[in-house]
Amino acid sequence: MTDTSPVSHNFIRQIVLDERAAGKHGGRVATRFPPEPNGYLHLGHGKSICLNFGIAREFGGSCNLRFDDTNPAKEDVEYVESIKADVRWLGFDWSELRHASDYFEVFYLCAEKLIRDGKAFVCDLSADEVREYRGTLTEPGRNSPFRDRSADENLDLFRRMRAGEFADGAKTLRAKIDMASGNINLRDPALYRIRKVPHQNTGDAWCIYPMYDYAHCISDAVEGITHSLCTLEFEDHRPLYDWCLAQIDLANHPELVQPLVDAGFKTNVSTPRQIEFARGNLDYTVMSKRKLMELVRDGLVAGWDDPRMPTLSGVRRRGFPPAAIRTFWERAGVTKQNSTIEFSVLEGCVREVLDANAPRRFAVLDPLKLVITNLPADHAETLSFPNHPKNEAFGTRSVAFSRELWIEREDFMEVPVKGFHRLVPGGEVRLRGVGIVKCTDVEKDASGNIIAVHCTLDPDTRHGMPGAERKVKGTIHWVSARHAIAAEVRLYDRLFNVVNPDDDSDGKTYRDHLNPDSKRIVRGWLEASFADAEPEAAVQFERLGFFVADRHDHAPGKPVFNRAVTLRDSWAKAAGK
RNA sequence: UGGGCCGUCGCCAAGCGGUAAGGCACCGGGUUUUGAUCCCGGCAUUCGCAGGUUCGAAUCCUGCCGGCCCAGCCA
Repeated sequence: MTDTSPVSHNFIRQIVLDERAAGKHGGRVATRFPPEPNGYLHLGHGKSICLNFGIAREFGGSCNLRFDDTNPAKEDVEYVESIKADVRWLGFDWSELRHASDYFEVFYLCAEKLIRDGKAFVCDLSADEVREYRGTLTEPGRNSPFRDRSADENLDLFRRMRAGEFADGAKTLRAKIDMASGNINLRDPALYRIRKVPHQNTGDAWCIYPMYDYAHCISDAVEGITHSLCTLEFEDHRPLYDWCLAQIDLANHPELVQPLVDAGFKTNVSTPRQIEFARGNLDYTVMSKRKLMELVRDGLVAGWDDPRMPTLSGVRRRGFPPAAIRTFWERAGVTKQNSTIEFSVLEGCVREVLDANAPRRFAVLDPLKLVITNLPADHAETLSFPNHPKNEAFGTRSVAFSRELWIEREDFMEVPVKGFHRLVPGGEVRLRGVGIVKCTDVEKDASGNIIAVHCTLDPDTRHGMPGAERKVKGTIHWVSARHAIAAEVRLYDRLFNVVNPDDDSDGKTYRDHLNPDSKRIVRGWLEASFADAEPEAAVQFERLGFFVADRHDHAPGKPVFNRAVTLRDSWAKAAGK
C-alpha cells in the first residue's frame, strides 16, 4: 500500500517515539480500533482507523479490531459485518478480532474484587434519584444512602443482580470515588446496570452489562494495548480510566484474567495510556451517527452506502479510492484542536490518486449531434488512443469514428461569451484525436432549439498529419453516435448546501439544508470500450471527471456510472458558474 | 469560587528559547490535441490579547479574551 504524501509529525507519534526511547512497554506498540457496532463507519472513523492502524504499522506493532459491544440494546450484527468490510476496504488488517463481550467474565471478576476491596457498591437509587444526588456542574453531589453497605452485602447483591433477581434499572453497581469531585465522571459512576436484553454476541448469558468507562480500560489492559487513542470528549474520563486500572491491578492478579486464558484468548496485560485527539469534521457534511441514521431511516438518502453519504461504504460507492481517504487523513493531521477541514482537500486527494490510476475514456453526458458534412454517410474508421496521457503502461484502445458524433451540448455556443474557446458558428475547434473541424451550420427545430451542428473536417489537420500541429483555441471530446453505448450516469454533488449543516442557531436543522440537486441521473453515451468494465472500476471521462462503475447496479449490458468528482475546471470558475 | 481541553495565513498544520515548514485554497507565468495533469513563482516582520523573564519568546511565567467538552443506569 503506497500513499502519495509523506507522514507528517503529530503529537501522538511524538509520544510513542518518546516512550519507546524511554523503554516503556519494552518498546512494544499496540493499539486498537474500538467501534461500537451500532451504525456504519464514516469518514470520522476513518481518521481513527488510519491513526490506530497507521501507528501500529509504523512502529512494527499490532492493532486489534475490537467491537465495543457493552450495550446490547443498541447493537446489531449487521453493523459488525459492515465494519469489518469497511476496515478491510480502507486497506487495514487487524492483529486480533475481539469483542468487549469476550471479556464479560473478566469484568465480572474485577467487579467482585472492587466490591471486596470496598471500592464499589450496589446502589438501589433510581436513575432519577441518581441524577438528583449527582449535584450539578457547580455544586457537589451527595453520597448515596446505599454507599456504606458492607462488602458482604454488596457481594451478595451483585451476585443476585447477575442471577437476574432484580428488574431492569432496579440496581446498579457503582464505583466509590468522590461525590464532590469537580469531575462529574468521578462522582461514583455506574459500573454495571441491569438489562434483560439478548446480546448480539453473548445471547442471553448475561443480564448485567458493564458501562463503557469500566469495560474499555480493562479491555485495553487485557489486550496489552499500550496506547489507547480516543477522541477529545473522553478527556474527562481519563481519571476514571486510570482509577479503574489502578484499583483492579490486573498485573498482580492473574486470576482475574484466567477466564480468558481458559477460553483460549491470548492475553498480555499492560497498563495502557489513554491519549485523546480531535475528531475530524468536514464542511458541508454531517458526521454524527444519529443524523446519518436519520437520513437513512427517513429515506432522505438511498441507504447507508448512498454515494452522497460520508460513510465509508458511501464514499466507496461514490468512487473515492481508499488510498485517497488515507492520504486525506494523513494530510489533515492529528491534534487536539477542534477543526473542520474543507471538503476540497478530500476531493483533491481523490483527484490525485485517480489521476494516476484511472484510465481515460470518452463519454458525452448532454449530447448534441455534430455532423461532419464532408465525410461520406458510411464513413467508418477506427482511431487509436492512449489510455493514459502520462503512463504508457495503460496501453491504447480503439475508438470508432464516423460522420455523426455526439458532443457535449456545453461545448457549443451559438452566441459565445467572452473567453469561450470551444465551438461557435463559423469557428474552429479540435475534435480530440481527429482533427480540426469548422462549424458551417446550425440546425434547429420548429421552436428554435438547436438540433445539430454541421461542420467540415480539415483533412490536413487529421491526427498524424503535419497540419495537425496547427493551434486552435479549444479541444473537445466526442463519441460516435452510431457506435456509442447508452449508460446511466449518476451525477452527485454535496448533500448539504451550507458549510455547517450542524449549525441550528438560526432555528433551522440539517434537514433544512439538504441540497435538492445533490443527485442527478442522466443518460450518457459512452465509447464502447468501457461498457464492460468491472463494478468499482474507476475511469476518467475526459474533460468531465472521474467516475466509477457502480458497485451494485453496474452490469455488462447495463452500464451504470457514478461521478466521484469533477475535474478541476478553471473555465467554469472564470465563467462564474 | 466546578472540572477538563484548545487558540500559528481563508481551511488544515509543523514548530519543543535562537529569530514562522508543508499541504489545500487563492493569485501570476510556462508546457499541454483533457480550459485536466505537470512545472515555476507569489502568498503570516508575525504566532488570540496584554504584561513579564531573557542578549533573544510562537515557544517560559502572569493576567485577560475567545472557543470546545462534561450533570446517560450511551459510547
